Amino acid sequence: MTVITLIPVDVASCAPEGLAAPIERPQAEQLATLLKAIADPTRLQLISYINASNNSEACVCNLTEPLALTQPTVSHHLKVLTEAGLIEREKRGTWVWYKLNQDRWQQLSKLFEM
Amino acid sequence: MTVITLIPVDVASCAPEGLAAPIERPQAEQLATLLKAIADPTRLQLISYINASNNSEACVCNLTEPLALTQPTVSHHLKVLTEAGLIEREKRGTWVWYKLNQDRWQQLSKLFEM
DNA sequence: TCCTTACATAGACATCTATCTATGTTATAC
DNA sequence: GTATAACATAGATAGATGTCTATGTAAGGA
Repeated sequence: MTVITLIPVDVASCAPEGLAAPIERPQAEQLATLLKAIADPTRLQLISYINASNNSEACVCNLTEPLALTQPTVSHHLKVLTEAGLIEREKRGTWVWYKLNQDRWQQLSKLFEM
Repeated sequence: MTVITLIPVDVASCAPEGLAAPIERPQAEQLATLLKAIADPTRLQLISYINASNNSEACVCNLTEPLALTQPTVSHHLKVLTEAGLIEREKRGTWVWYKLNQDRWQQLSKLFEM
């Protein structure tokens, strides 16, 4: 069964000093949850397709065809990314639009500066 | 069974323009393999402990105790990180020393600048 | 109200993965 | 050569994960 962590992850508190100093298990687990969200080929493609879309946003129906996946599968991946705070969800009528959370990504990039 | 990818992953060729433009499946899979290597709490802790060690390098025997893991488990994780090119291995006598691959991490950080 | 469209959720299943114990390999010391 | 210490590899197992089908929900149109 697919289990999804519902606890929001705060990038800054995950590893405030990056990985330069020893991090404890709870911190490491929070950070791993965040990184696991992007450590999947399908989700990386989803992110790239969202970025390449008009206005840098896309709805589910625009993402199923290019990835050759079913709608529930795409919804699942978008949920994982949303719960990690990496993308944002906005409902407009029957459509749901997803776009990148720029701040979040910038925080992430800082983690790798060592 | 644990299967480990032996094909070295080239960060630059994974997503030369980051995730701004659509990436194809093979590229996404290579990049995911690399990210999966760091998307694990134990490996994040290992990296932080290596960084915090004298001369920013550590041998296996120095890492098992603080993480409360067996030696084979630590060896396994270090192998995953080594094959991803994120850490480097150097044998000196009976000891094996591991240290960060700085260039690799810098390349990684660029991937998240969008 | 009823139908359709867009999306989410639930549950099943095959595959992957993190850990362990047991064993192999290599280098040093006696 | 033998013993010991450090590390790697092999195989097993429990738990996590990606995908699917089936179904639920919510919004808009006739």
